[in-house]
Amino acid sequence: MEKDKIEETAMILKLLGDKTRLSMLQLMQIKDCCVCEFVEIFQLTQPAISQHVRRLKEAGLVNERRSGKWIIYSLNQESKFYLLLQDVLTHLPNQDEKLVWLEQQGLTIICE
Amino acid sequence: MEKDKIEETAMILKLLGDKTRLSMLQLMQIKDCCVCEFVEIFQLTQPAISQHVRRLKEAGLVNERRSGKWIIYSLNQESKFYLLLQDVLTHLPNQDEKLVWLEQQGLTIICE
DNA sequence: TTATCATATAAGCAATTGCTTATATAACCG
DNA sequence: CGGTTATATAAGCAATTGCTTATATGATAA
Repeated sequence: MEKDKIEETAMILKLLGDKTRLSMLQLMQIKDCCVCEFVEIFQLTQPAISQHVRRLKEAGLVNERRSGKWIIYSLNQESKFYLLLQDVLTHLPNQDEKLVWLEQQGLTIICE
Repeated sequence: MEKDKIEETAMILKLLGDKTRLSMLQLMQIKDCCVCEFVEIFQLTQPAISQHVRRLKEAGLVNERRSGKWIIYSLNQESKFYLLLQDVLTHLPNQDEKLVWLEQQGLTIICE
């Protein structure tokens, strides 16, 4: 039903309506990330980050896979909201410097 | 600063992350609307609707103009988030039937 | 096995949200 | 003028949000 589609879309937009989650999604366009990387980039506590990624995962926007003791998060290209997400992200300024900074700090390596 | 742009965008997306406001914006793409029309369409109380349009207005997404005792709301095409808004709205199902229904009920006329 | 590291989960809390009811404002109409 | 109509604003409230600290889980490494 169309009404449901609108409600679902509103739910997704509400999820995107948080600066941390929005940035996370944009970063995952460039590179799959783990929680510890997000912790460094956003300077938030680990539980705060975990709670954000959980919400993205529950909405089906991201996938998780385990790699040793790390859990790597990535955009779920099969999500029915993937196109919406991509469209929204084109309206954000580039954030590559965050990943460059992470690498310069030698923190990217934490998760490899 | 880029950080601000991301925060601003997140704020706008949070505003769009409500089914009522999201639908309102889509309807205003087709036709400028007044509060009493939204009240009929969404079956919400007048204060509830007024509070939603106020938030859209405060964010600069909509303009208001008075026409007699009615206040007509319309999309603000000068908003710096107008393009984002348009992009988002392309992902919604068509809602023209709501306006058709309004007309059939003779309720469009309330505000003319 | 035990210690450690990465992450998840739980509980608590202040701030925000989306509504409600009640009241105020402002334009129109007889 | 006084009454009605359209809308705004205020105050209150339950639900949700985004964090916090504390603790649990699960894989790795010694």
